[in-house]
Amino acid sequence: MSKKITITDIAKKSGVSVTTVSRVLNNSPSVSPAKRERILRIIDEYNYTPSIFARGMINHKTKNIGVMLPDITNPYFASFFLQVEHFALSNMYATILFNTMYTKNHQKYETPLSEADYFKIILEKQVDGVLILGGQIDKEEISPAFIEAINELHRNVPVVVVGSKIEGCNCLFIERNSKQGITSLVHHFKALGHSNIGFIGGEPGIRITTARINAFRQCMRTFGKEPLESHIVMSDYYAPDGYQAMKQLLDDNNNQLPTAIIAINDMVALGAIRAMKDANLSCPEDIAIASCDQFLHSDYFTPRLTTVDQHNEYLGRMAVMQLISAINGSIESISVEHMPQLVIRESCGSITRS
Amino acid sequence: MSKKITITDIAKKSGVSVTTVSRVLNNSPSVSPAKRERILRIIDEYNYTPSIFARGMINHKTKNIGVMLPDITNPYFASFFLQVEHFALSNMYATILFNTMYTKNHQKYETPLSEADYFKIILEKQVDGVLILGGQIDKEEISPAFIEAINELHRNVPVVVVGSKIEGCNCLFIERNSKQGITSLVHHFKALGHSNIGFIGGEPGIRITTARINAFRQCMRTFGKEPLESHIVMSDYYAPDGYQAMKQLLDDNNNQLPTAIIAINDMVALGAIRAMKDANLSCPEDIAIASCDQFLHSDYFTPRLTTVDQHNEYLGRMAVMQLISAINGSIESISVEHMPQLVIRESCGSITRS
DNA sequence: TTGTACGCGTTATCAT
DNA sequence: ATGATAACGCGTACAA
Repeated sequence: MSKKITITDIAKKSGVSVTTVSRVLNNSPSVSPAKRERILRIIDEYNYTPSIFARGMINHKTKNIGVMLPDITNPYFASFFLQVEHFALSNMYATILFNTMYTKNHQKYETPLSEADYFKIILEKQVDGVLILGGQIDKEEISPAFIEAINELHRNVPVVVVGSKIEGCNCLFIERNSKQGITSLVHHFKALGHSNIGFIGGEPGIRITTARINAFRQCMRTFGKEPLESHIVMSDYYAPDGYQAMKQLLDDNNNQLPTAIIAINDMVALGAIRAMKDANLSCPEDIAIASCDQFLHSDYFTPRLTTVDQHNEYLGRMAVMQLISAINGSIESISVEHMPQLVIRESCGSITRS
Repeated sequence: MSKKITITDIAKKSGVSVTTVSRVLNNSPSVSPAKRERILRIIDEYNYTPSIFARGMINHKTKNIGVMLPDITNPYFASFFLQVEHFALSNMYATILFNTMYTKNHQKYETPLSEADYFKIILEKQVDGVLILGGQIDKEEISPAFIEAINELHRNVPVVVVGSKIEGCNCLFIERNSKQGITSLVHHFKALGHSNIGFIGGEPGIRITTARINAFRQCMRTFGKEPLESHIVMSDYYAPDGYQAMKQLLDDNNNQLPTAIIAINDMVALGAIRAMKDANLSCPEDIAIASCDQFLHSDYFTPRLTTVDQHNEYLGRMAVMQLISAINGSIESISVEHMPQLVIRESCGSITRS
């Protein structure tokens, strides 16, 4: 709107060359304190900010990063993103967010774009790096075309993927600990005397779902117990999915219900508890429930939810850190050590309700 | 990483001038079909995309917009943002998100930056327009310095604020209908026989809170009923706030509790219901509750929540539309007509639970 | 229809 | 410590 003021203007007003102004802009030491002082004053006075365009022509950097995730409406992604944005900004990077809405939750507005299309758009935005969480990359069967597309992206700009390493994909990966949370939940239930434990939620064919269910099975075996197949019901990650999964579990197991159930996240647990109530079952008396991924205000549910805090925010910071160091040319990969934390409340039955 | 290919390269490979390539890039009609065809092929073959930097030097556009809101973790903002991002992208604009975290919810990571600081950062990012939702701008008492800061921003780039017009602020405003939802809720409660209605949640000193409470009072008067002051408890917008507000309301009104309560949003309602249960009161039998802003999976609460869908997503689209037309030089302001929709479920008591 | 040449605002190189 | 100037990749006025 108002005519842009340029470095040349500042140089003129300060009675120095553009080079000198550029030097103070970039904190070069070789400027006399007096001049620097004066120039800074003028810069401030005229409210001058350098053009990112002209800068970009030289160094090819936007100081923007791109974040690609399915749906910011999902609290899991939101808490992750919040930290990403914040930490990135404290490193002078702004964050462009792309919701690929890979999930079917918001069909109304589902994007006609494939994730590979997004890669192209992101590339055109000339971001300095890309962070990917969820979506296609989380599938067990990934098309070679997709791998190629993401590799192509990575050829142009550093790409960090949150999830476990994929064969043939050259990006950087931030590993999530998918077993720990499950394990502590199983142990907790065992300690409470449960041996008949089920698992609900999570989309089939998604790596993190499979990883968790495998962890669940494996941990159960540790106790010499093989979980019943009908006590494991996958569906998806939202409340309606939890409801439906629980309903199915109830329907399919008339005479051998589990006494405790692990839900893949808080929303699924919410739906599951609702399904129990609709079936005139009460939680935790009839079936205890615990969730292995905290978000939402599950402390205010009825019953209050026992859950595991996986510290997703922390993950976000690590991912950005990894990305920024990649942008700066470092290739050493950061490993994320986070210890999921059990949050014991009512739904597991270990605290008696008043 | 890989050496960037430029328009000059494309021109050489196609055996034409850069001008001609530029013409096909910008869909200029004056290029012979044959040449255009050939050039396009080469562009595609080499996977060429024009440099936004060089382009920006000419037209001063990034095709990025900035969105500033307190906290994307809040479902109210998330659903709004989702639509913004999506609609913006379908108009070729990418969205940079800034969480100013004005609320105290995430103290752990609270930003040391003021919103005015953010204005500066946003400006440096050279976005084509800015969307502001929540934060300082929603306060009743806004410091002149803040108004000046936002005006200064608007002097440089179009700024659209979601909220009602502020004296002295030159930005564009998208008005929210704050009465409609409340009104239909009061009417609904009246129809169910309630005359003793309370209101909880919302931060004092925030315009939307005041607007809603005023609407509440006014509507009650329509029925010849002045609500008790002790039946109106403000706090904030999250579940813990609903809990605390309800607790206070219960404590302060030992012998004259309301029979129905309107919560400012679903999270507050969740907290409130929890507080009732902790006080051995049941909802809706003892006190009916309804929320005037739907989000979350309130359909899965116990009891299922009666609420109002304010169509926030729609608001997001309108805001972007307004912003884009402002970017394109139009000044006519778009008015948003949206009819909040009552979603009747269990917590209001009009549906008997099984 | 096509091409030449300049300018956009900044940083880097090389002088001084 | 400071300054002159080339270069970055693109759009566009102007010329042909």
